[in-house]
Amino acid sequence: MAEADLLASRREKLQRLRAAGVEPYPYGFARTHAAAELRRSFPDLSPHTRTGAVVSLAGRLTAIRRMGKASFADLLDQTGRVQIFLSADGLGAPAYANFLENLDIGDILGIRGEVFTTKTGELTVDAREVVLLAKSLRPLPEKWHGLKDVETRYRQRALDLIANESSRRALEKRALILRTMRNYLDGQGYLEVETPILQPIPGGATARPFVTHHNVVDRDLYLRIAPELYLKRLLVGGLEKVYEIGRNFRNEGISSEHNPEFTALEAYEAYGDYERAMELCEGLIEACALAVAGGLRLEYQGRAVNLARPWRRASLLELVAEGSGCDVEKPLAELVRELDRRGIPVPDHLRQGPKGKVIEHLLETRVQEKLWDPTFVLDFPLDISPLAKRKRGRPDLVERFELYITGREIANAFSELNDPHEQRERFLAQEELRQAGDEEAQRVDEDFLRDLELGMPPAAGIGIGVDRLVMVLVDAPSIREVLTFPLLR
RNA sequence: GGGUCGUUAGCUCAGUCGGCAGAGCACCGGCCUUUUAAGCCGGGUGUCGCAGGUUCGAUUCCUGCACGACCCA
Repeated sequence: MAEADLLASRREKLQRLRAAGVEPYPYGFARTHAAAELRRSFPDLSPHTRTGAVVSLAGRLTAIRRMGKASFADLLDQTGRVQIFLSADGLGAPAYANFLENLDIGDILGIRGEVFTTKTGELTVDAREVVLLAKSLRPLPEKWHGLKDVETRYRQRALDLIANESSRRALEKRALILRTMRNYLDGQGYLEVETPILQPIPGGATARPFVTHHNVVDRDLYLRIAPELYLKRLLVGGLEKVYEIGRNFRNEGISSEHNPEFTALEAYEAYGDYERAMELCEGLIEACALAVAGGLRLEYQGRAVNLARPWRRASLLELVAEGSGCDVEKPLAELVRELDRRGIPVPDHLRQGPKGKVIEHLLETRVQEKLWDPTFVLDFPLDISPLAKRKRGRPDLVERFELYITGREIANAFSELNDPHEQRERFLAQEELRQAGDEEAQRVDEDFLRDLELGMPPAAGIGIGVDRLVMVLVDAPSIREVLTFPLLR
């Protein structure tokens, strides 16, 4: 039947129900059990057991198996599926006829009836009453293969969630991971805070922002690319352990690992350095893995991942030297010549430096994909790290790490720069890059500098890409699987 | 930005070396009180992604475009 006829058929049933005095969209339904609760309440019954217990359930009708004067049906709620038995005997002939004639797969129903088990031992509710709670006017995807088309799945997320249990489970696991993060940090004495999403100067990361406009004050504002600078100002204010879990916005491409709005955890701890950030990172991710996967040996897309500590620590420069076969300590011009000689492509916009961008490019193209088990990549070039403190004994580097798992960047952290004079110099160096055409370069933020001048304690700071971490922990191939409503063009 | 593959019924997918468009599920009608991808009988519901081109004839071949997946930059 064509789609228009399928819709028309359901609308006709709706009309018939209304004509018979049935309200197809009532206000509520008192249920005694969710599906999972029912299973817990009636464990281990033998086949052919009549319990005499009357329960009420509500959910979506997902299957009907008709056998004349009786039918079995499946009712799905958030916790699972329960089989329902409907018969002329149990409901009365008119109510049973109404069920067959006017209700459809997809309708949301309330059921009251007796708990029993069938001859195969399946827990089932023998319906004495069926209440329509919401008529469904659209056909559902196929019961066996479900909804597979990824575009439809992402564009019609509600339909996907009805049809695919794995989609529901992914969101539940995501919630568990977020809850575990909060519990872990709260347990360590961190204070959860919320900082501005609308910012006059987008700071704290190297990225292009979304711009918006405040009409009353007639001024452009930016959706934050990171909460970092505000969180550090709270450190200045005397909050010693703070974190924020929230949405960041970057005006960049969409891919299996990038969504323009994404969820980040940022945490700052006074009196720590990046060694402390590594400990925190290990402990936090370990707790999440244990909560959601029950262990530290996972599988990601068919390949084993071992999250057992201690995690590998490797110098960025050594990794890049190994990955490129080049001496990356030599000056930019010589390094570029050597890369050319070896046939390693260097994008034109990076050839004039800063050198750190070339190193970063080599990390992304020649090293990153090999970092499968958790690896802390240590000590980044200063010229691409304007908010991090210099490395002790290596003034051209900073105390910064990125954490890689399954070949993707999961976290970024540093010993936070708290010298206001040096911070201003770093901002000015970024400003020069901006003048030279680098739209991602960071901007001078005078409000932040003023607060730094009040004195910020030395601190460890870390940012974790929550969506990507969830991908790894729930074995999702695309960031879209772990977002409720991924952006599609 | 480039490459490869894909887009056919509500869903999952076949198929046409260019000649009336197919299946299963869903749906509609009938039978059926222990089914669970229930079963049995009957019914095919379509702008073959969009726009051009070639051709007597295009869903099929060609070109462009849109959208998607994967890979590369």
